[in-house]
Amino acid sequence: MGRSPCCEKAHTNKGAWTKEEDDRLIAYIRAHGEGCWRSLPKAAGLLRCGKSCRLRWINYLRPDLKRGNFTEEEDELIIKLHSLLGNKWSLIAGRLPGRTDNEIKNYWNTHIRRKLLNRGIDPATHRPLHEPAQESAVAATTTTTISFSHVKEEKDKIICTTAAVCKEEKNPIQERCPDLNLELRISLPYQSQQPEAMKTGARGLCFACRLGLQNSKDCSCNLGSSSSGSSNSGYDFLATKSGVLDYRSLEMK
DNA sequence: AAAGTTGTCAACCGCGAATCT
DNA sequence: GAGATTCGCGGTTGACAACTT
Repeated sequence: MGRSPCCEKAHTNKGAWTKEEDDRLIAYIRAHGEGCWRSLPKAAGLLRCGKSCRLRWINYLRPDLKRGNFTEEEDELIIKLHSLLGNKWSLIAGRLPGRTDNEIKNYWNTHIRRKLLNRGIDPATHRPLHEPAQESAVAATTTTTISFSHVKEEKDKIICTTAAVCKEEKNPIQERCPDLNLELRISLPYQSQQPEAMKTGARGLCFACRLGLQNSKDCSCNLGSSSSGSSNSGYDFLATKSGVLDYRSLEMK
């Protein structure tokens, strides 16, 4: 059977995009919108494969992209998100408006990895370097870290360990990121009937709130303390306090 | 100034998931 | 339900720039 190639390689350009190609792609997407990447190149008069067009648009041409250096705040957020999600760059990018998965992945590999190493932290595990392996192994088996890179294997674990999750006394991620509330509860799927705070929608919230940092010093709106309805510190990171862990909703596309 | 080394990042590749027929 | 097609993701590569010797 085999997989058909994504495009006819003999008649496609490769390598860096020219200004003209960019202009063609932008003009086409402005006129027709995104989607159907396979047929787009032909329709737009581009000698590129659909994947290449998609990548170019998403990573460089999209009008909502934020160019320029990452801020210290973004750095720390990426580190925290990576400790939670692993190399799920698209999910991480979903929490950083204007940033792309490719950009964050590159930035991680070139800057943040080194930064963590300098701090004596293993960028892969987010644990101190030279920590005894045994300790790490024990921690890995006794905690409830949900690694989305192994979603298939973890699905059962999530279900089987629900009770244990709630009784968990110490969450290692929380120890490493004490300002993150990682309380995990499994509940019925998302229902349209949401608490008042949810009804207000994320659009009205400040950037910090949209990241689940309602009570942080960076919060510029006053919803954090009054709307959570929860007595503890107010984070609803990953919407965990609303009782739902729907990681797919992290994608903001 | 030239050569070698290192860092950066845009782009490609292959795979799995989702969707279509 | 099976196979084909398309999309999206993460890992990797390679060209170029910046820096060092």
